[in-house]
Amino acid sequence: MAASCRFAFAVHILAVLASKGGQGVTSDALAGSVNTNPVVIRRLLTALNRAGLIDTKKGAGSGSTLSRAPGEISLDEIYRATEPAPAFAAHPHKPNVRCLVGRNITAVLDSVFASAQVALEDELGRRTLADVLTTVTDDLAKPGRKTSARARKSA
Amino acid sequence: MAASCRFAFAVHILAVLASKGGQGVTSDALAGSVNTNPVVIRRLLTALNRAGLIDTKKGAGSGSTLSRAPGEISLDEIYRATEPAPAFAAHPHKPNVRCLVGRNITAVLDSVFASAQVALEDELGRRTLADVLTTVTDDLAKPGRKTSARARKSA
DNA sequence: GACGTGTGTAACCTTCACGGTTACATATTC
DNA sequence: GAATATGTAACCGTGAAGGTTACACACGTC
Repeated sequence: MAASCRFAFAVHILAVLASKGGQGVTSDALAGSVNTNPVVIRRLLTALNRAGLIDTKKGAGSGSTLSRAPGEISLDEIYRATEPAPAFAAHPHKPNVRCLVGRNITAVLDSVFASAQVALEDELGRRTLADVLTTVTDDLAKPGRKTSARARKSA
Repeated sequence: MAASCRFAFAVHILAVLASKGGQGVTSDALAGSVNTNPVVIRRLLTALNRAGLIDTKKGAGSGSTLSRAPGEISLDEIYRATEPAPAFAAHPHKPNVRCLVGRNITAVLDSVFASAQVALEDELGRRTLADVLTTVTDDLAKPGRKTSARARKSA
């Protein structure tokens, strides 16, 4: 099964917003951290905004902020906001209905896929953005860094 | 996240083999049930054979058979045999290492993805091919069918 | 051993989704 | 009004995947 990186980008974006407190961050700045094009970021920001996870303002000196505390944003919410399509794919065409298996396999697979999807999202729901941020900022405690001051500024 | 239908095809194929008992089924016949090209089936059969799930013979009047009882084949085995790539995708390029979040997000995401993948496969592992076959063959008990005899032949 | 049957696999095509990019209208702040 | 920043349409290039053709090889039968 292939995969998009929308979810990874979204978690990254939200982690940056969380690390900034209530300070607005522009799509340009976020694109700099994710290392991609600002439009890619804006597309994701729109989805996250529709899902009620962030607030976005237009105009000079504005940007996006989290609409809730990081501890109130679970990863399955981010997943659903950014990955509308299910993780599994059924048959591209209809199977042969003249075959017993072909006639009924689709319903069985739908059931299997649905439960697997639930399991996946449940596991994601066990972590919040605050957990992600904690792990990320643990870097500050790590020894042997040589760019911490600069990194803290450019982050 | 996009998805391939390799897993769906594989479950379908194995369900057909299971429904045939030990009788060999050719890739042509399987292609007829799945409604695709025999080569697509053969590619999957090769993967399933390598995973030790089926036995395949060449030559006239041969075909593939299950190498184990349907109750001994769990869906997560089929998943791993047919979907070598993980279900999640990380960043396509490296994030900006001068950003605190960018420097550490990859490791965090790897951890999240790994646990989600485990949850997904665990859920799949709760069902076997025998469960799938049972649900499929329940069709025979359903009322209002008009093609059961023919279907049983052509299956 | 020759022949028919069926697998294994390479090669190629088409389609499609996705990230990336450009361009521009719109909204907000100063 | 100027500068800044979002929202979105439009397009491109790339890569993955299913589908298809073609053919070499293996097996069983005669």
